[in-house]
Amino acid sequence: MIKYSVVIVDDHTLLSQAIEGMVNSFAKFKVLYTCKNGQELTEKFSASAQFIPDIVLMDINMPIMNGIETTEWITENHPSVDVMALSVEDEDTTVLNMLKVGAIGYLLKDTEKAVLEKALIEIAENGFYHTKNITNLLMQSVTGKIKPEITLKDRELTFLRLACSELTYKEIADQMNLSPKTIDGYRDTLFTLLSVKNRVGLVMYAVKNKLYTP
Amino acid sequence: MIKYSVVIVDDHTLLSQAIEGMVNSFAKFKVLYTCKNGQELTEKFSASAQFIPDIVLMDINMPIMNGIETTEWITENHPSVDVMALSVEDEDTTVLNMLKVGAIGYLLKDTEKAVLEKALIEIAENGFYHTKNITNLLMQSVTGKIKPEITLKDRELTFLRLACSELTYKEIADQMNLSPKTIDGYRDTLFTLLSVKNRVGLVMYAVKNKLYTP
DNA sequence: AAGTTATACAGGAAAAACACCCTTTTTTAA
DNA sequence: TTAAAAAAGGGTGTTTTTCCTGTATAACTT
Repeated sequence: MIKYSVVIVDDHTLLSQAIEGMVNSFAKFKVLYTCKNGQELTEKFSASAQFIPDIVLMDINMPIMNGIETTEWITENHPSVDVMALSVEDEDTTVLNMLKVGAIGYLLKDTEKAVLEKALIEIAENGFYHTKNITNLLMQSVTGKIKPEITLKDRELTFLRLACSELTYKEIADQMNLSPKTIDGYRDTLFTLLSVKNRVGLVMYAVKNKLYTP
Repeated sequence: MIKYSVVIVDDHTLLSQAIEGMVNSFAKFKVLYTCKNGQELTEKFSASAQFIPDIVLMDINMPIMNGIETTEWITENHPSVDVMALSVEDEDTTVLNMLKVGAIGYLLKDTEKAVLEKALIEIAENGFYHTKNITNLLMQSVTGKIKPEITLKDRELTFLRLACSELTYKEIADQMNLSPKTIDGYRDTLFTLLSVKNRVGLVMYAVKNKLYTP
């Protein structure tokens, strides 16, 4: 019997190891490896085709490269891989964002072991899984009140995150290997784009939209 | 061989089931049962002496009766039981509070499986009267993260919150009916007090410590 | 009563942040 | 391939922040 391969991405080692044990106990699944963040995953994927699994169990809140970015990368570069979101928080916008970038399912971390297995099986065999909560969420999103999403480009995002530190713009420029003047430009475009007036505004935007995790 | 009994208290079923599997795989330990919150645990403890384990692995953030309250209850009513805190968040005050109410150790959820086993063994074998070794040992994984709790005075707090807005210091001064120079002073004392270098540092401190809710 | 401490406030210099307008290079798309 | 758009970099001047070193005053302390 061929087992479906699963990769777990989660920065909490204990949790990911525990889930690993659990998944390995399922008859139809085996864990290929685990990663601590999205960046580790992309490196693995790029290294060799044998590191590409059938299913990815993805935590949303991670340092370096979070679940949403990583899922986006996977659906773009490896559309055959199914991503299932796994998170402690059941915040509406997070769930939706995750589904929007291509996750095919969403499991809260307070689900039963049996439910996890069922979900994995459905994903492997039917191609998607969702809990009832999500259908409700999707209904709500159809009725409309989702805030217009502002998409930042890569560079702007890294800049925004560095702006949440105590670095000066000059130091940020050094970190990003760019001229301070370019950073000046990023700042100005973000000011108008996010309609904020100064650096504190940038920081608060990043925090509110979970683009930077304190 | 007599196994030490362990009870897991965590509202995330998946996590607690996963940890259960992990603990059961350790030679010297077995899981007695798991609980979803502190109230469930106190009911179990009160029902029968056979429900009282050697060690409790306790999550901190739970509904109904959280980890701190529950730990306090255990150390008061069943001092022979060792409580080990287990949490995703490594927030300074939380760690301290947990140890303050009698937790014997503190493990972050991003620790290795092997570390968990080692911690359990030490707790079980060094006994409940020699807690310092363990605490020190476990604290090392958290060292540097424990700061003496900083209490801000009223004015400083309101200033700090206003500093999280897009107001300039002059505008903040107006809001608080104080001279801009006084605000200057507040800022400087907070800089040294919180050991940050600039306004972004203030904002991040406020966010991290939930003094300002975005 | 004299000394200590905390608070509100000042002047001024230097650094950083902000604003605005402009050029060159690189990408993208028709 | 060429026109348009986007990204990177630049100049200059203003405002804000940051970092000093001080002073006046009230409120405790002993």
